[in-house]
Amino acid sequence: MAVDHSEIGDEAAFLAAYDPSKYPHFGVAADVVLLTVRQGRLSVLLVERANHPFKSSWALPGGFVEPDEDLDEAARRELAEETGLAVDATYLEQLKTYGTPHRDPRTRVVSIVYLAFTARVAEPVAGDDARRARFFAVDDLEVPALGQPHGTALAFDHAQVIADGVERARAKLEYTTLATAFVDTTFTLGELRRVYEAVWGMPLHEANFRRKVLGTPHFVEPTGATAPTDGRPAQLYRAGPATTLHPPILRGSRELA
Amino acid sequence: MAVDHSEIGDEAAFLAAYDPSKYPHFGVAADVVLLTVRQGRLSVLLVERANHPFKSSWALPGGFVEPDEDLDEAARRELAEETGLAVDATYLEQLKTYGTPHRDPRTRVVSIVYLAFTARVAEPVAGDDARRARFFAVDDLEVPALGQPHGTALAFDHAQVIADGVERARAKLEYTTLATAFVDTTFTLGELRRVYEAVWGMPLHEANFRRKVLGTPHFVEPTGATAPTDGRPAQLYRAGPATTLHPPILRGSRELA
DNA sequence: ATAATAGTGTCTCTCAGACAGTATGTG
DNA sequence: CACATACTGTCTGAGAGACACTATTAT
Repeated sequence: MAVDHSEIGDEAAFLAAYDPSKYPHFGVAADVVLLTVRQGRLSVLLVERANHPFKSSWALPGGFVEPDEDLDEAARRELAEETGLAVDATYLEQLKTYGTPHRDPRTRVVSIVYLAFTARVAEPVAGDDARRARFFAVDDLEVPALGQPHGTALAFDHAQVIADGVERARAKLEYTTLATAFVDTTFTLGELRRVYEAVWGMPLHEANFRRKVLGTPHFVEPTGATAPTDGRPAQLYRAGPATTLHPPILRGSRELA
Repeated sequence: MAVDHSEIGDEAAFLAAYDPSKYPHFGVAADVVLLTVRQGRLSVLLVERANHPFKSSWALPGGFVEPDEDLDEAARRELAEETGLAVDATYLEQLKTYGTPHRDPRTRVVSIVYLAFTARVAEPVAGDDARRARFFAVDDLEVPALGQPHGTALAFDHAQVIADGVERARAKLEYTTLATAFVDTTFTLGELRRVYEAVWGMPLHEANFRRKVLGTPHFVEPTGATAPTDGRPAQLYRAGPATTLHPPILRGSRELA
């Protein structure tokens, strides 16, 4: 590195004299959109807020990042604290950051939102800031207010955040193998297909789906075992090492016509 | 909304008494990865930092967000202040947020990075915190240090940020019409094809590219005018209203074999 | 003329969509 | 048996890759 050494000394002096209060500082939160498929419906995990602001409203699990904590660590910690669910065996990626002024009535808050997929069917347990915690089918949330107990009007801008997360999930299933994150470690092709159908909200042609999945190298690997169904027993598979799909599986084009 | 009115009163009282200093507050910055194609090479706009930290290193344009400023506004403002380039006629989207502890030696800083595409060939003008501002071909940056004056070792984690932005741009060209953001308001199919070739770093089959672009409804619209080239003059097109490509244009699959 | 780029036509192969039919479990 | 789901085979049409060819400018 061709950096002048006198400037390194300058920098050390600069840092020693640095006063952080010269620049504005904001609250920084990490929130999680945890998606799963239950009873054939794409669902999101929400908590009922026990405290102000938006007390008694449903909201995404999340909270302030600690001073020496990485952003994704904060997301995992808040999820565990408020809902008892661990994100370890689960896919987690950054979704988007929301920081419009006044989106939080307390103070300026910038929220880094993570998107997670899980197969877990264990019931969440409310903890910490949460009065209750449970899954909602995303279809039941798109409509702003449904008149459920305490309303399902969501806190902050979380309705938009969930919509963004769902759209990201739908797109991701097209060109990645992440559908396997929604099912158990072993699964049948029928189960995998029902994940696509729940996330995309449309039926898929069964024979073509099978041909596409099995024709993609290392998407799934047979285990040799079978699982009972309501009809003929099905082969069990596990997720393979492939992560991307080339070419992608395309849902019916929702082009502008 | 079925919210109890007594709780609204509670919330007002809560907010009046709220003390922001109870929670940790971080510095929040907005940075910009501005990509363009010059001389057939995908290039990124960098500034040489005039001040500590990382004084004299090259870095992405950006800086701290103001207390009442939206995040994307801050990105546009910092870009204009440091390089004189306006992002108005340019595509801008959020790329990712980087907030690992100690990525900034001053204090905890969370940086929301935006990705921008532009056709402009106007030379940037250094201003504000920047000693110089110019474009670098991204290929020249992948190698950590090149031994240029003051080195091209990039400030902060910006080498990784640029790599993420380039990968996002490459993916976006596959399934969106955003290649048109890299060319002028009117352009030839040869110019558009050279954008793909520069971003993807591979030659494209000319006849098939033409068939694909013209066969996608509303990707481009003919203007009727022509432009001179080194050979036969070419039809001029403008960008159409389509935003997504179904099916996508796929670059050669870079599968795991 | 040659060089250079724009633009057209067409063959082939892959693959998605559709559908028919077979296999194997349960009540 | 009917019923449900898993699984196989095959036809067809759309579209990508490859290549040959023509068109129109500059020098």
